[in-house]
Amino acid sequence: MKLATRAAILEAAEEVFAEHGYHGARMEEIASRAGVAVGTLYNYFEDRKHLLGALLDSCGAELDARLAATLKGRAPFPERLEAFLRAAVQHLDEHWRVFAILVEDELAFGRGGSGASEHRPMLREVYAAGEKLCTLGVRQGALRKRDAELFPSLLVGSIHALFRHQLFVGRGEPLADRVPALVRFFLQGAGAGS
Amino acid sequence: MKLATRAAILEAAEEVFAEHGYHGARMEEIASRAGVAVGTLYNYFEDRKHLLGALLDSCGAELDARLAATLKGRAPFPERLEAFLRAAVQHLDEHWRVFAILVEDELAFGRGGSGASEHRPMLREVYAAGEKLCTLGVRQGALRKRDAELFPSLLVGSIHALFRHQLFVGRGEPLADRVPALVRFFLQGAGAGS
Amino acid sequence: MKLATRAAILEAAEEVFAEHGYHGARMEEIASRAGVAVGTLYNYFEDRKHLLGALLDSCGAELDARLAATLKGRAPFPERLEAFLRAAVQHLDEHWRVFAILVEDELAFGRGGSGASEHRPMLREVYAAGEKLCTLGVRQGALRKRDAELFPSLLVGSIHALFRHQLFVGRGEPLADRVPALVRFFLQGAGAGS
Amino acid sequence: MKLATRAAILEAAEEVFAEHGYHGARMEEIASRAGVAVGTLYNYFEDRKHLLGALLDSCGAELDARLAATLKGRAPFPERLEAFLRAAVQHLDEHWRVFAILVEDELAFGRGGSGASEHRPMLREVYAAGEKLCTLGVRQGALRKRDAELFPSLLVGSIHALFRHQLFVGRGEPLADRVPALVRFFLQGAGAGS
DNA sequence: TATGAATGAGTGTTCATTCAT
DNA sequence: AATGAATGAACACTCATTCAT
Repeated sequence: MKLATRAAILEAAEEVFAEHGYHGARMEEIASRAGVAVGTLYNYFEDRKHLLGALLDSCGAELDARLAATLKGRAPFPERLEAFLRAAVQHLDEHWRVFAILVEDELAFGRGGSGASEHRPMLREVYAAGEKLCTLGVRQGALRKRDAELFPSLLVGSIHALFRHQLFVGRGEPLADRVPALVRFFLQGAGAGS
Repeated sequence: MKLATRAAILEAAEEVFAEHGYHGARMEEIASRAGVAVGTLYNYFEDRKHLLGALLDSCGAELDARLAATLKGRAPFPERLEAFLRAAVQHLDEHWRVFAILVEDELAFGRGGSGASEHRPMLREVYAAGEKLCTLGVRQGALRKRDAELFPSLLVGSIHALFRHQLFVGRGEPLADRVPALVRFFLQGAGAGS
Repeated sequence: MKLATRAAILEAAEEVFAEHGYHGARMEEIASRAGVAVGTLYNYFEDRKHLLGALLDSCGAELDARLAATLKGRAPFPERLEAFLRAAVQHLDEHWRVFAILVEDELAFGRGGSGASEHRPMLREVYAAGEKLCTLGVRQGALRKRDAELFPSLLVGSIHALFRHQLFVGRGEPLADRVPALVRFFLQGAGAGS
Repeated sequence: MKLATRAAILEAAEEVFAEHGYHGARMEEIASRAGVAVGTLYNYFEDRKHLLGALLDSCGAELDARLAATLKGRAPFPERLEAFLRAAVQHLDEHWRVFAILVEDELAFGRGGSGASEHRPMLREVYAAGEKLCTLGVRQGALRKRDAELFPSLLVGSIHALFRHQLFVGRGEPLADRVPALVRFFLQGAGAGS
């Protein structure tokens, strides 16, 4: 098992899944883009699903690590929150097309049963990390207690919103520049009264 | 063309698309679920894509109407916001599985070109309605000006968040009951300082 | 059974078969062009095949009559030949699109078995009439005896050739104007020595 | 791509198209007759149309070559004509079922647009070669000038006639034996006066 | 008799997966 | 390990025909 081949395949897969979506990606294109024969794909990955799984895992592991890093240290909450959002946004910006697959996946999960994936749900890990952050925020008194169980979801939702914004409204500005706005929104809302 | 048949097909389609997702839904299953033969599907809808389009349109038109209704009148902003969110959440709750298809669609749109759909983007209309609401809020002084261009996306993101919450955390509670929390979050954020 | 309806259907069928060929013609289009419902087609004709059969029969009967007329009388052979060819060419010119179906049919017949038609073969009747004409010609000493069994086929082949010529080379000139050339060719060949 | 497989498919396709005609030939039958799976067909040919196209091309190229060969050299015209007809008749005799497809095709072409094929028109090439031959004949004084523009079509028509003769009258005799009669007819016509 | 909605068997094409080389 | 030709189940869509109204 040459690791270089494995890596080449994963890279090609990311490109192709990104370009055509989960259902539109064909094994042959992944193979040719990786410079190997179709059969070789199956020497490295059990099947299509596992290939995607591995792709997601490798992508998720990196994100995990980044997010976990922001949870350490003793910085005041707003800074931690900003670090967290920045890490998430940057990573998703780099890999947002894979992230799109995850949303498809999430939907399949939501549907339950049939085509549901057994992938490690990357977004869930964002959620889990967000949960830790929020718990911390509440404990430190930086976040209110009321509605607190919704905060992790709302945090992830805010990140999503940023992507959707870029998608439909405009792509000009680097996403990372929007992070402070996200922090403001998450902490103070959109109301004028603050 | 009996309207009853058309309706039965749309209903079956909603079920099947919901259950298996856009790509997993098979025409034959839609037909059998609607109690008609495959051919009949094609008497009412040009093809698979148009069937889905009609489904989305009918679903979207209703949502549009509901949301538009909340934009009228002279109620103070928080009440309007609550009405808006309640309308959106209720509708999406009833049709959330169709709504899931729309997200798949949105992703394809994001990928651009290739498999991108030409469906009327229901979520965009939610966004458009949300934009009007936010503009109004800013003009009335209920929402701040800073970051205002992100508010519509964040509003939609909050709605999404609620669904994701239900999806991953728990389905017990009626979604509508969460609306006040959404209003609080959108206006005041999660920060403790309010 | 209103004859008017039957006639309207046959007329529509001729148009549609002509336009799309035997395989491309759809019952529904025939019906709509005839101004009736599909079901009505089946009140007048057992099925698709019989509809075509009837169309061919009606077309063939007319041709038969025209050709038979040229076989009567006592005119010298070249004049009879010209009359025969003129009748054939004129009729085929008017109905050449139906005639095209007949060739498809003839081919199916040639293939034998499977999709072979049981239509009255219009061209065969041209052949039969041509055979009579040639027999007469030989008996009168206007045609030679050698190769005589091929003459009817060659006569029909010459008519075909005229259509093919128009098809591939040019449609400008009225086909009937070419008949004298056909007579010359049939009697004297293309050789210079005449 | 093993050439043997490609050849087997083409051979099977010739059989099946021949047996059932263009419209009646089913991919599955071609596959099974070639001893391969359906999918394999599509590894070698883009689709049904291209498979037929390739079949026609391979058949046409051979005919082209044969006919072109008869146009070379310095033999007197009647011998060249006989060689030409012999080549055409022999080739068509071997492949006459494919040739039948071409006639269907020619008809679709005649109808114009809709289902018209874009195949290389084999018969047109016979026509083109015939045109050269006739031009030569006229220049050499072997064919008359009058009606000369019709001669290529009439030449092809005579070949057709031979096949139709065999089809309807009888198949006993080898077609090649009829070639001299064809030469006589083409040069001198059927008239007794020669 | 006329209608036209419903039928459903039939077919071209795709593509993940296998396995002999 | 790598290859890539072969596989064949799966599925969207067509259209001649039927039959209840």
